[in-house]
Amino acid sequence: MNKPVRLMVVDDHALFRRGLISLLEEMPNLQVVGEATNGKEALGVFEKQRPDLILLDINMPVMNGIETLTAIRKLNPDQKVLMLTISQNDEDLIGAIVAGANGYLLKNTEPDVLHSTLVQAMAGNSVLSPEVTSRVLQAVRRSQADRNRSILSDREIDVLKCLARGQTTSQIAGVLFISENTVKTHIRHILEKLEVNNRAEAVARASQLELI
Amino acid sequence: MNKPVRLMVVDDHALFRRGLISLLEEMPNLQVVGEATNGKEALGVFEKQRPDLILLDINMPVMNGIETLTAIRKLNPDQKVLMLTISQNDEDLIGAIVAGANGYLLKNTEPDVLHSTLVQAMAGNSVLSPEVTSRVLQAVRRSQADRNRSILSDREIDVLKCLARGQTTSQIAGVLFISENTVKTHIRHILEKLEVNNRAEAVARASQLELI
DNA sequence: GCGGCGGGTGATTTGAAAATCACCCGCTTT
DNA sequence: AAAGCGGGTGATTTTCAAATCACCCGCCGC
Repeated sequence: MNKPVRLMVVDDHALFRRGLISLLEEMPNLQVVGEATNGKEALGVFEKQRPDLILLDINMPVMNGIETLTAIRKLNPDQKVLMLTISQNDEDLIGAIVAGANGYLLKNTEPDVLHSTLVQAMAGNSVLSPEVTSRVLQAVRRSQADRNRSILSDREIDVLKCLARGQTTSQIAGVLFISENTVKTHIRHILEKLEVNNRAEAVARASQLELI
Repeated sequence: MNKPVRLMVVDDHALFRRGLISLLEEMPNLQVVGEATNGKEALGVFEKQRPDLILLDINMPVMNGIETLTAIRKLNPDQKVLMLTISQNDEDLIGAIVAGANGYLLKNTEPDVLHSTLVQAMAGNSVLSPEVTSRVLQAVRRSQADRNRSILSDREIDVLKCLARGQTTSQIAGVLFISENTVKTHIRHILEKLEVNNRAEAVARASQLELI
């Protein structure tokens, strides 16, 4: 028979923390072995109890959850930590992920869902509340868009837009007030950077990358 | 009483597809209204049936899942599409996310979990298989690390590492074979880029960003 | 008062990417 | 045969960030 999962709960709101602990202790295979009201206190309790899994709020006085996570990571890089917060802002979310959180749960999580989520986390998976998953995917999209946008220079984008309108080298030169040879050089660089072989492919590729 | 969710399943493997459909039709509040073996065929079925939710494989002949998703997005930007695949490689995962997938599920998903996941998706949330969540978080970390790494030049990092060792401007100049004034200029730029006011803050910030 | 230190302003040089242009060739159409 | 077009090679200039350095000032300790 497996030993129960040893949990630690860190939250500055006493009613929430105590209520959560009460719920957790009613759940099968879970045992709350420690609690703390802020990050500083959490580090002490952590050193003493060495729990299997930590539920960690973000907005706390003295030392916030992300700073606490960073400190815990230094003490034990493999420690499982799930953020449990009301915050859905990107700075907190990305900050927690980058700091190495194994999960990010919102406080609107239903108790039975929390239980299965803890089981998932103990099984080695990262876990997110549904709304958080959506935000993370948005962040991935933005990041990729930024990266794509830096492939071509502004001038190259200008030329590409003209190509997309079906304009010839000569017409593009007229539109942009540069010589045909300059347009051709820009096109050459565009083909190189997008790793394509001709103008049509370049336009398709740029469209795919949402550059035009 | 709510109408059942109208699903469409796209997968080139007949046994998997038919088996999945059989499972789905036994689940409450779900109705499979269409199926296809590749992306091209899927577009035709999609136009005809206009399902509420599409389960879409990635590796398919004729037109892969990501290309199909992109085409479907053009037809209906709000269409809910979940990838259902065995692929865990980052290119497929990021490609699907960027193309606008509402979720990315692996074929090792248990049927009951699949059902609740479909309910989540219909409720407006993005959904990921547990293993995929971990990969996405890793991708976010890498992306952020890349972004951080580009803040400072190599030389500035050299100077910062010396600062972290507690070296003075004069000592750093000796170590790097440059003049004190050059060191000071690098430090000025470091303070500007990290948006801090002095060396100690710079070292703390850089450590936080994992630049040193 | 001087030396050592950090913080500040300003300047010059360097290197690489961006932006520019000339010229050549093959293919297609007129 | 000539014109128009796309694709190719090569060159020069411009721009900007990186890297370099000089000089000044205030504070602190000796």
